[in-house]
Amino acid sequence: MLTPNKYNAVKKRWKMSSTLPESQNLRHKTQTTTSNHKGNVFAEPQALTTTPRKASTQGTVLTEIQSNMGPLTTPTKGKETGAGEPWTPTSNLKMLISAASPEIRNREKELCMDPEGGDAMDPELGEEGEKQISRKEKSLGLLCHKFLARYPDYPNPALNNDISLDDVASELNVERRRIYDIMNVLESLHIVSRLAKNRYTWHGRANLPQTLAKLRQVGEEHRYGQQMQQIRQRSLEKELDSDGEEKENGEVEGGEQGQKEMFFVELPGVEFKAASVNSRKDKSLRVMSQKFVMLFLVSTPRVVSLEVAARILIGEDQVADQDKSKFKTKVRRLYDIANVLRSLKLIEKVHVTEERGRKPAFEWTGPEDIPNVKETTATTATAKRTLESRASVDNCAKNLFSSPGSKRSFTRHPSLIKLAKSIQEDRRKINSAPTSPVKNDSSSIEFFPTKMAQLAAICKIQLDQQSNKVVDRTPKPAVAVTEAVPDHQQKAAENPGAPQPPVLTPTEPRASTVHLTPRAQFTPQPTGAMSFHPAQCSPLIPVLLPQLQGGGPYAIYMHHSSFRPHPLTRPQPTSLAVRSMTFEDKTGRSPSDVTVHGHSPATNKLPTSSPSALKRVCSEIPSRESPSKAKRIDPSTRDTSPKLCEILQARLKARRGGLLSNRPSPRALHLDPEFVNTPGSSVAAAANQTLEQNLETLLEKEEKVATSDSEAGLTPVRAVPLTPQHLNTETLIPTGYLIPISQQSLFSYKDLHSTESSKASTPTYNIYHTPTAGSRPPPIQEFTPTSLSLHRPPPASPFSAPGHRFHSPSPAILNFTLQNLGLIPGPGSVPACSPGTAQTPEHPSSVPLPPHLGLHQKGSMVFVKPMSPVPGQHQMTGPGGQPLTLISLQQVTTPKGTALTQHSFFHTPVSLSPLATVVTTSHGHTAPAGAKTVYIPQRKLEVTTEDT
DNA sequence: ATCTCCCGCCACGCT
DNA sequence: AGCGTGGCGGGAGAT
Repeated sequence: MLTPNKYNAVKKRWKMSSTLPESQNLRHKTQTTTSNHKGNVFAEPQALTTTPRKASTQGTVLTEIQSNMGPLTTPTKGKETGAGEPWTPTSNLKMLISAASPEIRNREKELCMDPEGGDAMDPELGEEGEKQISRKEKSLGLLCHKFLARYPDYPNPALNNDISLDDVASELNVERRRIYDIMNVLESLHIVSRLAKNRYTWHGRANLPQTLAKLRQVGEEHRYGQQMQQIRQRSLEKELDSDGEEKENGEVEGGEQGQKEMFFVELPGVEFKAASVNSRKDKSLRVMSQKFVMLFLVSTPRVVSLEVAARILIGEDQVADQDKSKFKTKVRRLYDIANVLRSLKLIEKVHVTEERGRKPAFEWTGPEDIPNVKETTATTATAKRTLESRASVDNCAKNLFSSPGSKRSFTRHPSLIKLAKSIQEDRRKINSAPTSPVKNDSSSIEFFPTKMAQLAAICKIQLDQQSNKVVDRTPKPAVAVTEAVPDHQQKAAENPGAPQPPVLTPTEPRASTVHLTPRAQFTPQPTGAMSFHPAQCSPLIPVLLPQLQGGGPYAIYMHHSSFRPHPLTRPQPTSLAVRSMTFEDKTGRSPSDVTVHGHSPATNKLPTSSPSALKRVCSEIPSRESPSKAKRIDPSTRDTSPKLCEILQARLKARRGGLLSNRPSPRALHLDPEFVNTPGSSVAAAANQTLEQNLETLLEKEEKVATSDSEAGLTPVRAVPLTPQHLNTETLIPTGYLIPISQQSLFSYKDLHSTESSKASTPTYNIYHTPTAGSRPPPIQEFTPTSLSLHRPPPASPFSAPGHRFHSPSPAILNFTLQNLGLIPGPGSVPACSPGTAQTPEHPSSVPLPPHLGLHQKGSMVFVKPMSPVPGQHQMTGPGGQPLTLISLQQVTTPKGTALTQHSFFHTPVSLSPLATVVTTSHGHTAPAGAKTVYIPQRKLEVTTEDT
């Protein structure tokens, strides 16, 4: 029994202490409660530096933990721990063990330290059986607590936030395997990101708001809410009737269900790393975790039962109820995830009592006021899929609308394919790379394999040629879109956003608006906001975002994650980028929920109290103000946080050596066919032809410009239009990546879309080139934060002033501008390129921001979203333009005060505790919400918090 | 009996 | 061959 393990010594050690059954028990028992005393012995090098570990001072930690834990449910043993007691019997055991080796000793000490602090919850356990305790002590949740205790919620970027798996494992005395579980979940929330083998970077909760917003958006896109209801309904029916009808399944139309599986939502700052997900695809824990969180964010009563979650995650719809084994496995995993989430205080265990009986469920206790995606940052959430994972693709295709034809024939330019492959390779390398050098800011810039560069260059050329053609085409798609519209509406229902279709009539042209909100600066001013209508820009619009931390701007690809046949969704050109954005308003509403979130309609409404709300407001405002034109912002003007500038400069210097190598990331190259489908696209569809035409014109112009730019030295990025036909199906490309791109790069994109064809299906693929191979180091200049503010056309143009068109139609331009702008966020108008200038005084950033703010600020992000028909109203609807909104947030440095901020952050979120009760009540309501498709007769659910 | 979920085997992909 | 990862499910503790 013991362990034949392969594992390394560590494990063994571990096992020694923990695993061995018998011995363990004893030990554990002793430990059980405790172990804490010493605590601090080991400080991680990393963690230590930055933050005072919580662990070290248990007090803080404990408090936090307790608070956390308490609610959480997990019964941790905690009291004792709380006590932080020094030695427990277990400790003795450990001692003995440790005696054997010093290392062990150390580990033990460490273990003791942290863990306990938090837990302390259950007196009972602790006392009782050690064994029990032991088991509990070993729980993932506790382990996660310990882990979390070591790092500040809001790490100081300046410090080293690297996490070494080995170190952690040894310090916490756990097997690596367990650490992986935790890291995967944390990574899914972007609390950490993988740098390289054995190395992760700690981001803390800084990205959380963005991540949650993104997840919510994606969840809405996938209509998880509906799915949940369906499942519930179904189950009820079955129970009651015995018949489960499955019709519901079908309802979803899109068959979205299946699709979801593989994507992983990334955040701007974190993307790569995340991307690193290597081999295992994104199948698992990471994705599962995200989906799980999405369910909470989307469901009205923020309660999700394990059963429902498991079903959705399995995608069972397709197959009615799959094996039980599968279900069981899923449930196991969910528990693993839930334990980590509990440690994060994001969820709490509760029980839902239905007619049948009581079922385990979890309630969301995280922040309630999740900023809209847009605002938050646009994180472009991107779901990325690995190209490889065809399976996912297949699923998508299946699920996707029936999009008939196109199954996956994904036509891509050969060169693109190559690129994709190469990219993948790169990723792998990155991932696997034993030591990934890159880290923090600088990391954003990656070295790009020369190969990639070459390919890229080739592709560009080819694409460019094509692109020209494409441009012309663009209009068509738009048309198609319009046509589609009607249908969309129906489908729209499906979409989360859809519900409000009436509001936005697809027919209306929406103005796309770009909002830039420089978080850092806070300037409420609209300065940041920019809107432009990209007419039919290629579906994919790469957006460049400057990030502070990341240093580089990111290009965001929207993945259309789902293929949901959204009525709306059409393959519009712009759609891609947009997609994520689209929902924002919609997002608010969960499918069923009309009731749920106020947002949807109200979304725009200002969030009252929550800081997030403020953010939103700010972002919104700007957007409104600067309508379309803003986009044209001077390239020169950019604001970036000073830091960014600096970073950039540094990078530039560094890079200048090799242009090619510089390529921000291989990923930039990715093309996702999927994007096409994105719901956003549907929105895009709405855009009027006229606009399109205009846009086209603009685009052409822009292209020229772009070229010039490129000539200038910048490599323009282009979007290559793919053949439309295939679009639908192909989901090959991992969507949703954010790619850091050198700012300089421009995009010229083109659309090819044929388009007219089917609405949703219309497949236009756009491919973007990443900035060609040699992305250059962006000139620092651009970044200067300050400059932008002025430039922005404060345009008064209200969002959608119908009349206005965007001057800068072409996506390329947008990108370009975005880059600049995004960076720009700073109110300061100084365009100064010089980095130095960049650091504008303006940024209040220095000022301690409220924690939440800090979060937002973090990265400047740009979202491009097509407005969903509904919500978008205010925002955009330009006459013809598609509604796009870009939001850029700058990152300011994350607020340093980690500790404080932390608290605030979580606290801010509405106190959920009461939620449970609320939930129950609300619960009933929610059900109905799903109006359209499903109504689920819901039974009331009672939620009981479990606490022990 | 059911809920939880720890443990670690073992596969996968990279070095 | 070895290593880092992490999917997966047996089986046992907790309820």
